[in-house]
Amino acid sequence: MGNVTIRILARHLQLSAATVSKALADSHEISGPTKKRVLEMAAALNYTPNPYASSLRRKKSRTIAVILPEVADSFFSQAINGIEAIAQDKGYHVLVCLTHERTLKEQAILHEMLGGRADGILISVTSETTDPASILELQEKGVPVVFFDRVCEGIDTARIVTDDAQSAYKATDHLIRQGCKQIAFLAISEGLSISHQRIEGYKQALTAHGIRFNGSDIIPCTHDAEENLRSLKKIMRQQHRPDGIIASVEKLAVQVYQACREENIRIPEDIKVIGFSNLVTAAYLNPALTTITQPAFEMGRAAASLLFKALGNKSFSLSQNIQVIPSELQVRDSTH
Amino acid sequence: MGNVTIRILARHLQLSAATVSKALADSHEISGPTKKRVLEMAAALNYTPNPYASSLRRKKSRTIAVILPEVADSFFSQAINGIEAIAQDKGYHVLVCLTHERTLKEQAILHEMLGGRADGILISVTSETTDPASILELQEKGVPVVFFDRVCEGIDTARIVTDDAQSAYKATDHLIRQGCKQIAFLAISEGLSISHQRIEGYKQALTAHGIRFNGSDIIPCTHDAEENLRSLKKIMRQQHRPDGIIASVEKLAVQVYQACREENIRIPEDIKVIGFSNLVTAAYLNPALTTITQPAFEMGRAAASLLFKALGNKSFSLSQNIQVIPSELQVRDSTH
DNA sequence: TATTGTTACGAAAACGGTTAAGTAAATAAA
DNA sequence: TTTATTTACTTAACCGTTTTCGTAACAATA
Repeated sequence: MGNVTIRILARHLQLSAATVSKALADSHEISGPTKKRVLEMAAALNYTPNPYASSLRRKKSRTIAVILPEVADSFFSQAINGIEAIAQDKGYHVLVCLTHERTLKEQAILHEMLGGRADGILISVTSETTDPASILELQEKGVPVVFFDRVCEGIDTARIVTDDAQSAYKATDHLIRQGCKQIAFLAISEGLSISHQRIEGYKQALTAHGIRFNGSDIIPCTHDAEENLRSLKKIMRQQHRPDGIIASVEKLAVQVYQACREENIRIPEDIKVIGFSNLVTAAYLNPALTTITQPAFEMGRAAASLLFKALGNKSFSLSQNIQVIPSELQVRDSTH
Repeated sequence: MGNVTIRILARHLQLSAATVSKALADSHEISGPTKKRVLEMAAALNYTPNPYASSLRRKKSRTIAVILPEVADSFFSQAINGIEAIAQDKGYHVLVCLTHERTLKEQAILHEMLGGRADGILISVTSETTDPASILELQEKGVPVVFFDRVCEGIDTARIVTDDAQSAYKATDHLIRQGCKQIAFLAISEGLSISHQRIEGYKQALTAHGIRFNGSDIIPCTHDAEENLRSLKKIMRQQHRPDGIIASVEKLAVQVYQACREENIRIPEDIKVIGFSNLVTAAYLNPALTTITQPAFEMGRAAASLLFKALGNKSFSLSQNIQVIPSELQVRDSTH
């Protein structure tokens, strides 16, 4: 297993380790012929640098961490793809850390990052997150942090978000124009900025159409599918069942379909449904689901790009850098 | 930024760095009271160990790498969730490396891994991969490698797969029993073991029912959705259009729906469709898609578990360790 | 000729945590 | 009492790469 190190390479070449290191880094201090010799020998001995030795010495890891609640969701999957594409292009690695929607886990991960494991952080916070302390701490250490999608208030750094309020407005407006009188809004954690924004947009659209906002139309949902299904079915059986539903996250839309099927409620005749979703199958659902489609891949790319700007240029400030990438309303059969 | 290192901690405690290191590792060489003092001071100074220094010295990174073609796919997303769950439990980090289905990229990533970036590798190879050399090289260096789903022949190591041949057999058998006479099989890269297995199962089912296998019923597909759509539509317009279709990977199923819609072909009346898929929305598609559902999360978990067994026990051999987790045929409307 | 610059390389000290080997002091065994 | 053992530490040498500071050798300039 005797790994070939830079010193062994150097010995083979009758050079010093320093020279080899510089040659591999294409330093101007090293002559052309020597560089060539080094490269050739490195290839011949199949030399692979130890990334940890390098990270230790240079105090950079060429790694970014992506911290997010879950990955079994079209939005985050697509976002990871966007992030990884950029990172790979820059020669960086991507550490994926899942919080499973638990703020404690999130804090533990963030604390670990203080050790310098990653040069920068992309984060979409859990729905429980309210305390910005761990993130602030990282910032103070000089680790750039970029939020994407789910941001945490109280921290002044870059954010890549979509136009949550307007999207919810558009969704609500669309339902009203399609004749809905009572629109339920399926919400997740109200502490979350995106949740708050979306609810705001929903309220504004109601107001704009002269419909009085009814607090009980905001349906708080959880991460437990069974539980959500139960409450949805209960709502479907109600006397005054809503005639429109906005699912503020993807999986809630699927749960609505399930609840409607089990309660024999027809979409869109009995109830119109619109979902925030990136499902590639939205158009082929029964009925085809009207969606607010988020630019997941682009958001991932944008977040990573911004992070790399900060990494490449220490004087580049992420502060106040808010990028809003608009979502798109795609009208389909579920709101006809 | 003056990071707090173990030596600074030691100075504050009037101890040596070695003592502190051992105390933090809960070594028996250190007395109870001293351990307590160390822990307290570490917390007070907010000490976070530098993972790279540790990795360099100990020659282990507490990191595993997951190398896969793409992540925007239900199967891989769910698998990552399974893998991450186990890794987190073991105190390991997960590096996600995407090959974008390019074997060259895959080789570059694998070569990098020789440097010791990860203690173990989970890999699902690209559809182009045929050369096992890079993987063998890693094995020779003592890096345990576990295949999941897409394996590469010529390497003797653990594999977590699903019962591809039987699943394809079941799918084909099901279509035949539903009355299909001409069943097209949408295949990706025939070099891939799963592809090969699935085709074998398909052929066997045909034979079992006394149907002659027709080579032109194997439709080679690519990673280019547009291109696939074009060939699918062409097939749909054919004189002797197939009356059954097996989509051997998830996204092909969606493309079939699209092609059928655009060519006004009814599922299941004109053509019955079955797909290898983990779509949570399969049951809500129009029509509900009959699927071979792969145990993605479980496969991820199993692969990671096996890898950690190898990491925890140097004498544990991954060789010959093949675990087959069965897929499930879920009959829905698309094959009625 | 003396001085300054340039080129191409080497020696050695980092980076921060771990660990083998060593050592005083206290305790146990002979 | 002497010797062996245990306890609780410390010293110093790693791990492999990078980087600062030298320094010969040679060229260019004054």
